[in-house]
Amino acid sequence: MNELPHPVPGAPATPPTGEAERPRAPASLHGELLVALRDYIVEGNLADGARVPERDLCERFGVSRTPLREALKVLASEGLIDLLPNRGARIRPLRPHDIHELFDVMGGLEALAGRLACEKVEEAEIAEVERLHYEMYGYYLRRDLHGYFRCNQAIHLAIVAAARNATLDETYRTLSARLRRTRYAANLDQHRDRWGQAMREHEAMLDALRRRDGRELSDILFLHLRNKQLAALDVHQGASDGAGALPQDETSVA
Amino acid sequence: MNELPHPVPGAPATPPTGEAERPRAPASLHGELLVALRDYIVEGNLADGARVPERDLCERFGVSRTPLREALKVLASEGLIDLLPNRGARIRPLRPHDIHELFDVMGGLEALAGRLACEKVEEAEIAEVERLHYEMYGYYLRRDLHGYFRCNQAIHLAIVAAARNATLDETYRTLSARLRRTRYAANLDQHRDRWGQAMREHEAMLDALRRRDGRELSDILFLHLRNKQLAALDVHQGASDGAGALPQDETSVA
DNA sequence: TCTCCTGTTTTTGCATTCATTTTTGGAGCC
DNA sequence: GGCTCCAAAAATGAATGCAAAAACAGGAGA
Repeated sequence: MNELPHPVPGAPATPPTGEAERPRAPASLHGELLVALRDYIVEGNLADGARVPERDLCERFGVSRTPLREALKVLASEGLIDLLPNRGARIRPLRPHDIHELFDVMGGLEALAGRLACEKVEEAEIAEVERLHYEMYGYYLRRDLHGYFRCNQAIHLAIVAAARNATLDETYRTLSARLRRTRYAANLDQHRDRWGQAMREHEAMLDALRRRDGRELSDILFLHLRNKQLAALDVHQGASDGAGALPQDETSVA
Repeated sequence: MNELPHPVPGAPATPPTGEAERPRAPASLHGELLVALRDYIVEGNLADGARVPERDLCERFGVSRTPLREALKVLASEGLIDLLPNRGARIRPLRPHDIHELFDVMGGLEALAGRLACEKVEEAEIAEVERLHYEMYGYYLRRDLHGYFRCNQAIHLAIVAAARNATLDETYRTLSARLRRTRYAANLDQHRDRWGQAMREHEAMLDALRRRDGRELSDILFLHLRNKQLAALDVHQGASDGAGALPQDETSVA
């Protein structure tokens, strides 16, 4: 395959990129292809509703149609593309309504994660969230969106991880992928009030987590996601440029 | 294909079975096969950890390996089977721990559904839930497990439907399918206290829904699922026979 | 100029084929 | 009797081939 992170024969199987990859079987061609295609789509290389032509992708990734079609079926079941009978695959359009739905469900899942995390979280995990929180606060003070987004995403993933529920984790990540396709390169400076509110909500989260108050953390997370949603939709509907200053893998929202 | 509800050429595309089917594309061979295979597995025709031999299934369903393998990839992404590289597919074992995780996530999703439903539910939907509730109460009084389970499942699906969130609905159904593979033919008479408690929880649900108290309905649903879980695990661990009196599509729990 | 029809090209869906890997069966040996 | 090793058989992973459906292009007719 051409554009895939081809494992060099002598190199270690897991490249030291430090990125926590999906535990999916990476040993088969269709498995690697699935990951590559998902990234390709999630990173926004194909526009809403665009055709996903098999032939082109086969050439691009240097594989035959069989494994590619298998990967497409899986991506369809993950909700990233639509398969039209006899008419090929299309990038599933993300209308504001779809984004709204996704944020609600992810809010529900994060709320659950918060509740479970409070039951099971260990001191070390709380410490890690605290560390990330204060690091994020630093970025907030410096108006560093790049760092802020990265920490923000890490915090939310840490809370989901602390719930110690693999099913939850996988469901959450699958839905995240759908959402990550949009380019919310939100200039939060233009939403400074929202940014400050998000920081305060994160303060409250950390406090609830420290006290292991599951119900409160659950509520905060759900409402936090709802507020996120408003900001995101605002940006999404308003701008298609988004001042594209952020690298693609950091297109989270506040 | 042999065992599939073969669409006769002259017949309408959607058979009037009255059953609300998934909105997935049913027009292609792999699409029908996916539904058929999913049902076949969900209905418990294959044991935990059993091999899923391609060749046998090809003969059983009368298709070649290509569409079958496509369907298997999708079922793996849905969590029903595991795909071992070069070693074929296995029915994903449902250990008590997995069941525990699934119940927690479904509890979170139902809690979300309750919250959203209270924001959007219409009078007619409440009336329908009420009708189902009292019908279920009748079955409870008559100790009719069959009817009770059916109504119970209908109520929970109605609440999820009332949330009017297609993403939530699909996620919920996918996880439900994983769980439905277990045969909880629980004889709730042996858990009469649990059965009564479940009825009371349903009373509280209906009350919260009537008052459109999202937070309370959310809490009740989450805890209701937790309690269900205990009963289910109790049954699951204790008996592998399950007195198999119930038809397979009614293996819900109280 | 627009619409409709038709023949061609492209694309999709599925079956078949080929290369590898795994599994199986048994002979030989301890 | 049990274990190891090796070869045959079977199963899997991927590529190719073929029929059918859809998209496209061009021209006739209004």
